[in-house]
Amino acid sequence: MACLALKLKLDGVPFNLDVTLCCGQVFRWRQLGGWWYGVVGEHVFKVRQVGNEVFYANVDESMVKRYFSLDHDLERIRLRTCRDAYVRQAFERFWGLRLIRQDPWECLISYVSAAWRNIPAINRSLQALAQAHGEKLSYDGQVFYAFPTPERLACVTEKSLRNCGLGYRARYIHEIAQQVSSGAFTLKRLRGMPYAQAWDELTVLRGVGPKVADCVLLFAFEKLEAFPVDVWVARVLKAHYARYMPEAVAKLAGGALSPSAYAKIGASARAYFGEYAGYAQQYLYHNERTCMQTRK
DNA sequence: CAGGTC
DNA sequence: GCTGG
Repeated sequence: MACLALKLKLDGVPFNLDVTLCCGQVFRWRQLGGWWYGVVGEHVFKVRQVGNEVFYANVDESMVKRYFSLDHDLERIRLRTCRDAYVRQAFERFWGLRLIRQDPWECLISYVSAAWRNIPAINRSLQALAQAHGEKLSYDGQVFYAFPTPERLACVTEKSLRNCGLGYRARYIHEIAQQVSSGAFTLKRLRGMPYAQAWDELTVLRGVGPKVADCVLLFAFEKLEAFPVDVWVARVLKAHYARYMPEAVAKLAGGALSPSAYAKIGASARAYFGEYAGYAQQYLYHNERTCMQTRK
């Protein structure tokens, strides 16, 4: 079915669609013929930006605004978060990057599958997973796949999950799907919880450690104080934040972080960057990945 | 060597 | 410990 594209005027609201979709927070978006195509829940839609206007089709405006968090006061976040020249420069470079409100289930499985792998490999196995077990959807003459539901993944064999390139993570994903589909674990419940409590709940799941929990809370549950620390963010902190949070950076000296060390780094980052620490994290993460590729 | 975890 | 880029 042909869908008419509608137009949303940003009217001064800062937004950069390309950076928002390319900064590594979300997977499975595809660029085709000048449009970005994405599947959110069971719904395919497309979107593109030309200057101060956002065009979209097969979706309503409120959904676009909600998904891309256009209601976040980015100017306020910038003022509140930019405590030093380094993070300020990252905000300037990628101004308009917004944290997306992802589907919690897909986000959870995405970041469980992301542990200790590079982004191309993550994209590949998430696509394979959707293609093998998700509902087939057609739009604009293209084929897309919804992300497989918990019920569906609970019925799939672990071996079938391994065939999607998930390696040993297949076991965690299978187990989590069973817990969620049976009702033993409820994702919706996390919505109303404060950050720390939701973090405690999530890390009960096998395959969900401190870092994965922070990603899910930041990208799907709008806990903007969550500060995921991965290898890239650890590099930024070591290189540029030793004088602002010395005790946290000292803990990054060795290899793997203990849960308590990870928690202290998060607490320091929240104390320093404030209630929107997650925004600082995403700007710094993307900045590090795009500008410092060759650094060890 | 990878958006860490058991 | 899997395993692809």
